[in-house]
Amino acid sequence: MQSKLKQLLFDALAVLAADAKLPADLLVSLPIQVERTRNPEHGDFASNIAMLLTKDVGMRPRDLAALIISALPACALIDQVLVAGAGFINFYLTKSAQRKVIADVLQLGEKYGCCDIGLGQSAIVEFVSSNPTGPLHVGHGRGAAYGASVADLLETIGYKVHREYYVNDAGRQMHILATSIWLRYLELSGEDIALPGNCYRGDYIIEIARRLRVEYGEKLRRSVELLYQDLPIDGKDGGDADFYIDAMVARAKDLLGDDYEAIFQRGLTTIIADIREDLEEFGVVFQEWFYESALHKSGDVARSIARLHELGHIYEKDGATWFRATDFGDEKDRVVIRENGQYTYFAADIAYHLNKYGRGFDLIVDVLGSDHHGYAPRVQAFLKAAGLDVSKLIIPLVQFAILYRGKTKVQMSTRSGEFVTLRELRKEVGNDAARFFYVMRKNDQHLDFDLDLAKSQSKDNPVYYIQYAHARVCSVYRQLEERNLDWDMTEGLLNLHLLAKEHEDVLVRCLGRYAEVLQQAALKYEPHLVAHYLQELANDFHAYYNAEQFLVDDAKLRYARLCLIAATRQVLKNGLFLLGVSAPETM
RNA sequence: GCGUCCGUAGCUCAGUUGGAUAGAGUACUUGGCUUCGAACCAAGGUGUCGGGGGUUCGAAUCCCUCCGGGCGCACCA
Repeated sequence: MQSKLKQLLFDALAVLAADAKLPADLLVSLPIQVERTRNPEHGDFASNIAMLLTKDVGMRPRDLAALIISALPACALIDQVLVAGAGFINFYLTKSAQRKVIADVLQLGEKYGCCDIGLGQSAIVEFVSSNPTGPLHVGHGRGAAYGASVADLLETIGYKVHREYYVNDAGRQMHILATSIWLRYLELSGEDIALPGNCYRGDYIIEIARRLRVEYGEKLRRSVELLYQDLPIDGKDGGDADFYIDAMVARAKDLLGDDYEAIFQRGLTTIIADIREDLEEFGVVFQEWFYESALHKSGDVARSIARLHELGHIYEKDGATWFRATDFGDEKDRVVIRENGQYTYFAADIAYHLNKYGRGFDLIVDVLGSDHHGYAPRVQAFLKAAGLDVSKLIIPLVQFAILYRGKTKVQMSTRSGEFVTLRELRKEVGNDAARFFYVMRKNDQHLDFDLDLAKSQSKDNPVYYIQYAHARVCSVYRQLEERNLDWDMTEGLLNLHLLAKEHEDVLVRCLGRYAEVLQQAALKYEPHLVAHYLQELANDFHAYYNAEQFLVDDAKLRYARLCLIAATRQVLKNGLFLLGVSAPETM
């Protein structure tokens, strides 16, 4: 509708230019804006074009607006066009044009709201990508919910979407994990073990160790004396904790030989399986789990650095290998190969992004935690260095969620292993409330997640408010059958002009905004717009429900009203689906 | 210190590429079920949009500055 109105305005200006009433060069780079009005008194759409042109033309805005209106081609969908305010051109659609949305929704069903502005291009959305060193916690949950909705939104506007989880299985942390598991294994074997300050704790480590015990028996056992022989001093005893744990890892590799790899792999696969199951239960499914280690094994990391080297963006300093990121807008140069010869995480990430570009995606979305916001310039720097199109890469940031129980903050501590896991959260508040609450706020805003509110089955809870609207519509159709009344949809669509009540106008108007909201949400990577829209739609429906009867004796009116609420139900369902929330028929 | 995001009603937050009288929810008060689910609706008021300056027909929105917060500033990932 907006594009149609823009075209009408363009045509009007062209006519005026042809008649020499306006300068012809206006049309060249003219950004015609048409936006939906906030206030129904101002019609359905408005354009500020007259105010923008007032200077170039040398006319007063209201006079120019009137002139443009006089040149507008006729359009059957438009009831009237008026000048208002400082020079706005307000478009009032005919009622039948507004009500057409009802037929559109009913005809298209689940597809309603989709469009093809993505042109079938391919997009990759990488999200969650939490280190496989433990279960997902509530912070990861927001990235999961957000990324999943962004991916779904991109699909609705016509992208082919590939959802990917990047598994960081190549770093130091993974070795600390493997070592932590082994120490627990030794402990379960009856050894007296002092856990290093920097190792992973948490029951899941013990559980993995227990299974190793069952499977391998004593095979992984080694001498504890050799283990502790000549180790440096741990952090808690006044030494360097990092130095200590690294020495411990090295010792574990020494003593275990080939068995070390078995423990490492067991830790990795167990935790990834857990994360995967957790996410699937949460309604978040990936097309691909991409392993960082694969980039190392294939030689992609080495080749990527070599490529930058050939381009002259690599240099040696202090025994390390650096990428000259400052040449491309980053604030400092970055190490890619450490003094000890190992690649940094960033080096692997360069290879990973080259890989993504190499796969030919038209749009690349990296969802990151906001604590990584300093990382973006680094990635963009090497993309520039490699001569790649930086604009293809979008990096939305997700702020942390802070849990509350009523007014009191829930303390989270990863160190003690007593953090609140996503699984615990889902169990407590349910998947629907969790998914909705996570995306209810703008992604780059802090989220106060009130557990009590999310659990409450009351009007305070926006999830139930929306779901209740859906269930209520469903209930009406159950009543329809019980009362032996009928609903003829085709007949209803022919009688939409009977929907003349104010609540019906409001509801129709709201339905008409859905497609725009989806596009906006998708293009801006902001699913919270959908969440807010659904609350408005539910509100308009509830108000209508309380004001009017649907199951009236007048058959034509009944048909028409049932069409309207059926369309409402469909849009509620489509919107909730995008957010990963169920649309129950009863509650 | 530098970078970055943010500061909107008592609280939690929206506010579309700069638009018309800045909006929801919540809290508080009151009213509404013999008729489709009261997990609902209706009515009631609240703002120096953190302060100041600038850009213009027009600023919560863009620029500068100050105040106050979050996050980042590794040869960690």
